[in-house]
Amino acid sequence: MGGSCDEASQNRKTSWKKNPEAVKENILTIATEEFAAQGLSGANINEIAKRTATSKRMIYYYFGDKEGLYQHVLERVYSSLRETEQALNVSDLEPVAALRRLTEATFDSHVNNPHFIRLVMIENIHNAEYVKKSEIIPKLNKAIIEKLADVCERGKASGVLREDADPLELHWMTSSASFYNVSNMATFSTSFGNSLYTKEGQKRMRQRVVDMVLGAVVVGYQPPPVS
Amino acid sequence: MGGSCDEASQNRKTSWKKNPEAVKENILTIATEEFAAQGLSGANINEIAKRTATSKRMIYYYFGDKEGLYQHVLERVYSSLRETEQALNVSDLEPVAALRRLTEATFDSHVNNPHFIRLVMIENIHNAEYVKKSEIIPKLNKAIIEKLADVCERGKASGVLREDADPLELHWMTSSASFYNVSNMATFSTSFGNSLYTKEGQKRMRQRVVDMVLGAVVVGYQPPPVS
DNA sequence: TGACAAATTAACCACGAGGTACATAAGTGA
DNA sequence: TCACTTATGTACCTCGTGGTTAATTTGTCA
Repeated sequence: MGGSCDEASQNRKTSWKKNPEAVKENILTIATEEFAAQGLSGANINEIAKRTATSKRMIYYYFGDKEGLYQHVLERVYSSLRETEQALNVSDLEPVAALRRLTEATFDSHVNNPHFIRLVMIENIHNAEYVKKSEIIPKLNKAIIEKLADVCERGKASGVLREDADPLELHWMTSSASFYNVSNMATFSTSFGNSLYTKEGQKRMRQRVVDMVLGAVVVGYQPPPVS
Repeated sequence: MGGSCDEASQNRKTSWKKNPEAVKENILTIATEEFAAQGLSGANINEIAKRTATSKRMIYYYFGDKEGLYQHVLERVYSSLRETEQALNVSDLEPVAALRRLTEATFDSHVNNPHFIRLVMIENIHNAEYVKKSEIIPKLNKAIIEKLADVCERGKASGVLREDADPLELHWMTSSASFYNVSNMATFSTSFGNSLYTKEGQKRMRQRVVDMVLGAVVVGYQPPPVS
């Protein structure tokens, strides 16, 4: 089946199966695109099947039903983004630099993961029903908060951060701007033109977001002039 | 029919009255709820019809098809929110107070219009296809930018606002926080607990948003300590 | 090898949901 | 009152879509 690289063939021991992993991956990849593009009810299983290298039957074989497929897609995309975030290490940066770095990284990771954004939008339309069902998603979110908590602690200790700085609020502020930047691009640029969505516009907004976040928690922060 | 408070509503089967406007309003009200809750493909015309005081036939009679109904719903909810925003007059406030007021009003109007939020989310899933088709929506968005432009101009003239303050960027910053606050409540509180979504949490976040916005454009702004 | 299970295919099905045909009651004006 | 338009209800149709049945191939290991 349309495997990318068949490491499964040279695989050792209990690998007597044909190529289940590649098939599952293939299905999830296509399904991610379709669900992100069309939503849960909007996506079409026949269409997904047609685009995969396998058949509709296999979707049901591995994922049970449409909702099961969606659930897997959601967990997979969450995991992927959080892994990226987790790879970033800021513990050796001084607090303000660390915060700047985390904010920039969040902004960038949102820009680079439109599928994640769209699936989270869709989840919110569904009142987070499938996120709630998930066993793994809640665990993924701890890391980012812990990182921010560490920065806050160090920042308060050295006096560069305000005493009321709060990791959860910081995450909310960073996320809100970063998320909206991608999620509402379509309506925003339709309504107000795309000047904030050019390459230069995005660079400026990224800087603005950093300034907003730092301005909220850094003692006496003065944002540099933006071009 | 009898959308609001008609007394003869149980006898409509045998002797109904003509009431096109009320019927249309009734359909739009129900359809707004359904589309906001389920999305375009998720909403069910039969279900909408069942919930109205009229029949499915009338939906097609007045709105053509499902997409036509959705388009009307979208325009109606946009108009409603923008009218509310337009009612706010800040031209007699000094620039910083005006900006604070506008930010608070945006935050509040988003909280108070969850249907609008959800429909805009849905629109973004559809790449703003129906907003683009609309004749009226683009016109509605001018007002808010003009208000912010006026504040910026006055603020720069008196020296309280930074020279790089920009009305469009200000609107983006205010909207992003206000929108995300509502749009992502479900996933955020599922992942991180609902401490920011209690009555006190929301009051605090509202203040944070104001501080972020003011901090970005007010010369030497020092946010007050947040409890 | 042959039994047995896992993986996979192709044809098929039920039904829900979008949309329509048609009849008819409610108003309007002469 | 009667013709005519607008508004409304009932019953109906069609087809797309989620999901399944049953048979077939592929691979493991005794």
